[in-house]
Amino acid sequence: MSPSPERRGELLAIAADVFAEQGYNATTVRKIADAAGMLAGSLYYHFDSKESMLEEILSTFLTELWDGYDTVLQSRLGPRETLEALVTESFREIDRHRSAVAIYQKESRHLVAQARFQYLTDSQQRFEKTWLTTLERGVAEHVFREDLDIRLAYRFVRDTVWVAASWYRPGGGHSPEEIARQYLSMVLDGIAVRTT
Amino acid sequence: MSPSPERRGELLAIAADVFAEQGYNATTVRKIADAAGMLAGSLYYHFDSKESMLEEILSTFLTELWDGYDTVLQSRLGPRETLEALVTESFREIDRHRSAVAIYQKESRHLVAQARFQYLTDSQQRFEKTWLTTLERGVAEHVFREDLDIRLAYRFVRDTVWVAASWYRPGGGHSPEEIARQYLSMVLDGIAVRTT
Amino acid sequence: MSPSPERRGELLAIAADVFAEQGYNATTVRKIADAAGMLAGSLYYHFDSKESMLEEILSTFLTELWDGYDTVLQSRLGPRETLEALVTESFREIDRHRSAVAIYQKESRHLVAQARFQYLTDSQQRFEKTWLTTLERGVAEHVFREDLDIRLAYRFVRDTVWVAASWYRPGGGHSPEEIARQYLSMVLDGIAVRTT
Amino acid sequence: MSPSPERRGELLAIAADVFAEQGYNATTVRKIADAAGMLAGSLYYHFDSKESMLEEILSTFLTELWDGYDTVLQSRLGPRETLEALVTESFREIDRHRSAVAIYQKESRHLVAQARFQYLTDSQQRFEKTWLTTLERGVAEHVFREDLDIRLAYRFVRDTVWVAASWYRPGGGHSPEEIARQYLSMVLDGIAVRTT
DNA sequence: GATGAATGAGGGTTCATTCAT
DNA sequence: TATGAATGAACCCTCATTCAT
Repeated sequence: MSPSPERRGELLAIAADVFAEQGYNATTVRKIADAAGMLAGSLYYHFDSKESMLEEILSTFLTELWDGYDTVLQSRLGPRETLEALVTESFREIDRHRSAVAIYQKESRHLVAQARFQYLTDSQQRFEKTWLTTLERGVAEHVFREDLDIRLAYRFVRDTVWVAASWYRPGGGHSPEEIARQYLSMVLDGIAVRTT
Repeated sequence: MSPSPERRGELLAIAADVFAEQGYNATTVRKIADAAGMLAGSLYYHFDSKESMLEEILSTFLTELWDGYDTVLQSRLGPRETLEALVTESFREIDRHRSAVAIYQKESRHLVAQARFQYLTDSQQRFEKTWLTTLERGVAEHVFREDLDIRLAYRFVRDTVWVAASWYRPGGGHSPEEIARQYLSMVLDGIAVRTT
Repeated sequence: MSPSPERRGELLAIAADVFAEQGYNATTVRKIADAAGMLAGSLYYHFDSKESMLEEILSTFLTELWDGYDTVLQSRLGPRETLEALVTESFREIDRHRSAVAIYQKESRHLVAQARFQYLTDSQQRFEKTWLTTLERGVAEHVFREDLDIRLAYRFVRDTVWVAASWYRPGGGHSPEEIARQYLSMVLDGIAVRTT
Repeated sequence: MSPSPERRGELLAIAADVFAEQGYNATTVRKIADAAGMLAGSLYYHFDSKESMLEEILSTFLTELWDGYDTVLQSRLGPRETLEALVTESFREIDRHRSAVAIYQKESRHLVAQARFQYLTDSQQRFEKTWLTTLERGVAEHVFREDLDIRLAYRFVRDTVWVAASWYRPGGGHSPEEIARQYLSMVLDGIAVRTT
């Protein structure tokens, strides 16, 4: 369609920031166009619709996320190391796609009802299976506590990581790896002092 | 104003559910009215505006939340017991005001810009101070690890608890106290097996 | 219908004041009810509709106006004295029915299109004929200048008098008769000093 | 803002006619759009709101009115000639801005309460001062009768002139100058035959 | 590639009116 | 007589989208 993929990319980055800042519904096409220095109608030369912008933002993010995850998973690490690597990779993705992550957090629940966002459900299911498997392996191999409710632990780790997108600001003192290390320390060993 | 607070309460509960389910912006007044079995215009007999419904939902929730928190804080427990009590109280509030909590999570960021939602900022600041103080006391009294970034730990605990509102369903197997116990176990002692 | 004509009268006086103050369209039934110390719906015990209040206000005023005019006309005065008496009577009506006059001025143009306000057209035509006749008699009898455009003079006198309702306040220093005298002096003899 | 002032002007002229014909409150945006051959929403490409249309209509009119008045006042004529020139200029404005004048007459009283229409009050005060000064000068210079109530005379002249907008139709036999001459004749010398 | 102008569906809100109590 | 609650039509306005230029 559009002969300039670079321009698309620029415009999508702008749109993602506005979506993340104001919410998808509250974002008007005009606001995106303003931020891009053009008129609302002009965006339709590049994109079919507002929704297709959202779609492209999320699918691009998820593709890259899974690239990173797959690299980790193919390394066939032990469960604890896998968990550490996945969390670290997640914070790197938050660093690179902060707006997309924030949008995903806020909007995905509403979007899964629509057929064109089927891939969100797919991704989410694969995500859940990946984490549950890792946790179960960890329990089986006696590196994670066996008295935990696995599903609760899954949600605990998942939410803990991704909600960070709502306050994380790139270039704000902490590198993604630094934050990952701190989070892992809390998730793995807790915040209480060992009493033994 | 309106001399029937019960009807207001009913309608607000309905509105809160729809807001939580679909998002504030995506919720039309007609949808609320449909859910209440009346016409859109009829809502305006009870409320000034869609926004004032939102406001009443959130302020009612925050009032009750702080009632609970204040009871805890006035007990002058040690830092670890305070943290346990606050987390448990939080899950109880999620149980009681699930929709309001979900709305708060999703919308508060956008709302604080408006003067009428100033109290959200006030509450959030008091909330932050309460938690930071508790964590700092814990570190000073050697019940919490002293190698932690306190602000990160604060966000960790905060998010960990409140995001639960996005998946928690009342009457779904786990009581609030049960969930609190599991969460506290993970937050305080981690998910890893003790290696000593 | 309503068993208490006095209450009707009170309510109509209140309604007339609000109509005059804010304009008929801008006046909500609720504003009238507020001013009367009751709820909007309660007015419908006394009146069929908002429009019927308007109708009763205007028809009551016109009835009294024509009572006054007819008394003057039946006296069979000379044209100048007739004009003086009609103008004086008009200012008395403004004094007594200020709100009704103000409403009439502002709304009658829109209302004449409706069948139920046919009597406004009738009254207006009779009004015009009365004044034109008086002016023509005056010209014929050489008490009014014969170089005037009679229709322009009619509008001149008519507007001059009735617009006063927009600023006249009863009990404000000038009695109706006093104002009438001043106006008549200007209308009859002009504001310029006689140069002869 | 909008780069096509001509289209704005056309639309404002249409809106002014509908406002004048039906009253501001009774005029729906849809009626204006119908008269302009477009849909209601399309008007908002050109204007912020219905009220901003009204504002632009009135401010444009008042600007032109004061241009004309200032030209007269800068000529430093005698009081009688000033009055004649102001009245003549007024009828010319009625001829050019009939709808705006009619709107002004009907709506200005309600509008002055709003901050954005502050300039109406300003204009009205300057208007009053201009006329009062002219009348006072005339009395001082013995060209206007000294037994008149100046404020009454002011209202008399003011209303007499401007109410003409409610019946004046451009191209209807009388030119503005012709009407001005007749009105001035009546205002200055009265309608009665000189008895001396 | 972008603009200017318009569309049309729908959203929040108002308000005259009704009616059981 | 009046209230409380609701109706339903209409209103102002927003916004994603289209399209000729």
